[in-house]
Amino acid sequence: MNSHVPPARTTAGFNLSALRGHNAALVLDLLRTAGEAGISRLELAERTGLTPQAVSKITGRLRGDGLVVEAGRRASTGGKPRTVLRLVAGAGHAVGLHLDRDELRTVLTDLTGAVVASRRAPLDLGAGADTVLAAAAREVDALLGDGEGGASVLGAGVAVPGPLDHADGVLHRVTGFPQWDGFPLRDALAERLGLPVVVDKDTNAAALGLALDGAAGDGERSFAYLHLGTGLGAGLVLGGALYRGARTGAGEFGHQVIQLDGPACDCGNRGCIEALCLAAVAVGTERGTDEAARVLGEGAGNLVGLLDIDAVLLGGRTVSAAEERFVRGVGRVLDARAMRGGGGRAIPVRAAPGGATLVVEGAAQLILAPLFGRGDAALPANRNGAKVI
Amino acid sequence: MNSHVPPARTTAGFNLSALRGHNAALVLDLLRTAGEAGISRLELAERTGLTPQAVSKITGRLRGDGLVVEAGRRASTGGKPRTVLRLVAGAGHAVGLHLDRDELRTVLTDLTGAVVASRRAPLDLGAGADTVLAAAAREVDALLGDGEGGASVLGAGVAVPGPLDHADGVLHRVTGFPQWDGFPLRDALAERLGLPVVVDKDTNAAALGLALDGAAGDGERSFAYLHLGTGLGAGLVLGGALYRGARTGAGEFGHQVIQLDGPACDCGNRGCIEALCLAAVAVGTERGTDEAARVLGEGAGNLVGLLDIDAVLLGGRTVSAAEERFVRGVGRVLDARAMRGGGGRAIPVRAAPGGATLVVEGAAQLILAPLFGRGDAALPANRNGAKVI
DNA sequence: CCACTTAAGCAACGGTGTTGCCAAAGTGCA
DNA sequence: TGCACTTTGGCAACACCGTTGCTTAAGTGG
Repeated sequence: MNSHVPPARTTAGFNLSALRGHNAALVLDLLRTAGEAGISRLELAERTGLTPQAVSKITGRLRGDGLVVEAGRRASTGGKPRTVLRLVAGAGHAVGLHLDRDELRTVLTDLTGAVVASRRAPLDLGAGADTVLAAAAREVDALLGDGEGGASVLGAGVAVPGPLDHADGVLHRVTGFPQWDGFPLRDALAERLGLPVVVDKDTNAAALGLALDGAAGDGERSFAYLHLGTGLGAGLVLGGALYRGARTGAGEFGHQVIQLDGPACDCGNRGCIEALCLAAVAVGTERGTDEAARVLGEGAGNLVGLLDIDAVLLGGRTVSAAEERFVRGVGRVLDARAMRGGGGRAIPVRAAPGGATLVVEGAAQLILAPLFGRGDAALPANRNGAKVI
Repeated sequence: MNSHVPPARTTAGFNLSALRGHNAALVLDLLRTAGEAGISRLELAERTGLTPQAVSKITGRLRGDGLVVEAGRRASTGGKPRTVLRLVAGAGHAVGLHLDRDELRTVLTDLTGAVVASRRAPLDLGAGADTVLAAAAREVDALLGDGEGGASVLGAGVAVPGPLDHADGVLHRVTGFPQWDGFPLRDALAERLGLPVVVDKDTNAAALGLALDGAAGDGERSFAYLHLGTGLGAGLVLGGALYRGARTGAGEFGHQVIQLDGPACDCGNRGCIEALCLAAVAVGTERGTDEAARVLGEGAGNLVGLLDIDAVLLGGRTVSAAEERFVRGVGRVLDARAMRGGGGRAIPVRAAPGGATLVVEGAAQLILAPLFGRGDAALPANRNGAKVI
């Protein structure tokens, strides 16, 4: 009967070119992770499950493209020593922008995500689209002007507070700035900058940055980044890639109800974690901070139980102001729950490194991550505007 | 320094055989979804993104294996009419077992998941491993005895209440039955039955069944199944595949804290959704049920916001007893939150179909799902014991 | 009856990872 | 110093994937 169903692609078929891209991304990701130390062909073969010969061919192509170079050799173990391969950091660059309420940060990073240049300027996010876009364009121009990058810039990743649609790059309702509702930020900025643009929530950018810079430990491929600043939000990384959900709205954490019929929150709910946390912080005492950490911990515990993740990372201005206290307070709740759960090891809780630049640097990773196969978790299609090298 | 790192496989490399398997699974999944109506080669090509010729080759191989047959043709649209292809349901079978506290259900299903034969017997889950395993073996023998399946049984999927490790098939602590703690159910049962065995939590089995039998709507590739019976649990389906988390422990929903410092729960926490829900149900009045639904709804709302899923399905004995009331009550909370969130459409809430057989049938899908590429969401490796046809 | 349209297979092809083999480049013992 | 051994990594041939170009099959419509 329904012969006119839309061509809803279930999952993408894989052809040879997709195959090559997948394996190349995998190899690049291992090279990226290895960093300065590099990694040998045979190790790449072990880690990917591909044959050494296949790895030789893949790395050969990557060397031909200038993305990889040979860099010394390991000590021999009784035979020919392994040749070490290293990612050429300068083979590509990415721009990261963080449009915050009162500030605009921009960075230029190389392929490894290392910052090559950075700028910082005051911003009034409420000043209207034209003003903000002009400021963004000015900052990016200045950034590329002194940097060497220029030609090899792959695109610009933009982090914005509040909900938006990552897939089409349209803002929903930046908290406190209703004038942005429905604004097609991605396309507008792409035209202005002449670069492919990817936009995402600030918490997602931060989480992606943490996922890629090794802040999450070695085996920790799934974690949550909880950001407590002027608001409370989360970014989820599942299986090494950012999880954005069906409509790219995942990570709503601050307005989880954790106190039925509790105090009213601005969002209209009662007993939201955000409201409770911020109220406790507002008390200003150490006991207030401890209470905030406890509330945050209970929320984190809920999340850990639901998703079975490997770690919890805390960040944001409010956390930074009392880092140890928050880490300890949240950890205490998780430990207690793990203990009662019986035997299960507690999930590690840590402060996210990076501080105020965490989000901008993560924004640049919005462009880089797809190159390394870290584009998206559990999503059918995976298209964004980034150029393919 | 750390040259002795374990061969921790990041993500699997793809070779040609994996490529073929992936595309074949994709095609099989579309054929399965199409059901009796079948699907044409060209439609398969559109949906997968593969070329028509590639689909012809793939379906040719599948026809050679006896998994697919031509079954009539569509009406012409001005040219040669499309040939309809259909999955051969009887080309393979799977056994499903549901080890419940007081009952053992078993089913034999065909490739489409349709039940071919089923049995039901009383069981005392506390009677010890030998007794339970013997009962399981007896029931499976009887099931295969009268059914035609026999030779083409691909494996047995087993659903068990309470936490376990899906990866190695070891039970953790079935609530109320400490004697099972640490029991290697998968291996023990595999030896006894002479079949590959996969074990999982009952809620996961149910969610998987719902994911595959089309109970979740057409575009609904991500949803949560909330089961309210003697306890409260959840099964998560993200992107069409079951999400099990890093240590396959995901879906802990009943012991999410939703009332800080609320009434004590058996688990040791305070204010767990499960405790609040069951207490409200225990009141026995309609207002009690409404309150339980409201609490469940707040929990569901938290989950929907965090994961941005497409739907919420409710099941379990307690829900069945007042289905409409629960659906309405949960829906009301989600609607209210979506309304306040501003514009976002509310997520549909429905009662899960299937009733008491939902879990057994889902257990069989533990064997079938990997054949259709629905094995696991966001997980590095994806090995289980199922034979490859 | 014939022109046209649409579906599906055949044959050749480009390109993937794999296999078998060999050269390169070390170690270690006589 | 020389030689056997180990280990790495490339070369060549290969099997097999999906793709492309073309042909054949099987309908509709004037």
